[in-house]
Amino acid sequence: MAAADRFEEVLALLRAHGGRVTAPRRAILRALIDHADHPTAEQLTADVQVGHPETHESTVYRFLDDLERLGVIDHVHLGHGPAVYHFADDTHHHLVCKACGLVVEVPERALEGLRRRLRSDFDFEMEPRHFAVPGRCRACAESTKVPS
Amino acid sequence: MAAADRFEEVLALLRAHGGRVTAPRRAILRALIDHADHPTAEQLTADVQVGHPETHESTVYRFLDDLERLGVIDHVHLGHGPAVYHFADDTHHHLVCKACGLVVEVPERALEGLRRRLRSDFDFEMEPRHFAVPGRCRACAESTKVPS
DNA sequence: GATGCAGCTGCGACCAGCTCGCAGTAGCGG
DNA sequence: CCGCTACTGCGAGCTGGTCGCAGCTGCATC
Repeated sequence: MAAADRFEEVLALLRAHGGRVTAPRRAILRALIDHADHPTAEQLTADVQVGHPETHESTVYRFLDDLERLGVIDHVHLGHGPAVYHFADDTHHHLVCKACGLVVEVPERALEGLRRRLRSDFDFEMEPRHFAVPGRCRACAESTKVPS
Repeated sequence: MAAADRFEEVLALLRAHGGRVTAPRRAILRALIDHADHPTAEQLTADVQVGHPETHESTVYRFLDDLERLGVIDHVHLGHGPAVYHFADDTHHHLVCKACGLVVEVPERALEGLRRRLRSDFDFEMEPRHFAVPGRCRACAESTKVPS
């Protein structure tokens, strides 16, 4: 989706739900769209504050919550630090190396088999979002044999 | 493994690594073993304080860290709240319902296919521990159609 | 069974990552 | 261009966990 389209689309959705389009919200949404990778709330706040220094972190958190409730974005916990945010239709998954922090993106279909199994055997609808798989990348797995 | 065996075994391992066996540590380990389900640090502290009211939460956290470094236990984040602890050889996985909080335990082999795939296609060694899969149990999935 | 010295402990202060209540500001439907 | 109400900046507060310190104690040694 083109960035400009997404920008207008989200604002329209926001208005359709009785929300208001304000300067801070435009800036936060812009920052979200401009971020290629997975930004934290703190990074987004910093980005927004470049142009709008008075923007408060709580405003960012509140708007991110709103967007999440609207189904526009999701947050993911990649490890022990802050959550990262990404658009909800960005359905890939994340493998996070516990040793070096490397994040590998995995397309959704890699988990199709697991999804089917959990549904049929455990009556459980796995949600593709909000999901990070910890482990070790090859380099780290080889350098730290059976850590513990 | 019999509870008494595990108790002595862990204490022996602790001593073998230069650690000391103290009254608080015995009590915390006992609480861990006695807990059938997945206790949080707070629950363990409360349990220990029944018999040893002076035990401080930081003592519990520090000992849990030590046990984790020794490979005896692991902690898992089941959701947004506190972490839960369990013995490292307890290799099942957890499905957590985002709506009602239900935790379903899944044997390790259910994820074998995924593990192989991540290893072969992504050079990534998934770690069976520290792993919770969010989603919805059948009841909640039916009552909340396409939430977002 | 006394001694010494790590390693452990209670304690309180501190930290990160959020969340909330408040009073003032400002979209936007009319 | 009015007024209702959503949103905002601000600072305090909350949860879950960490840290530095000074004193205590397990336990190896004698």
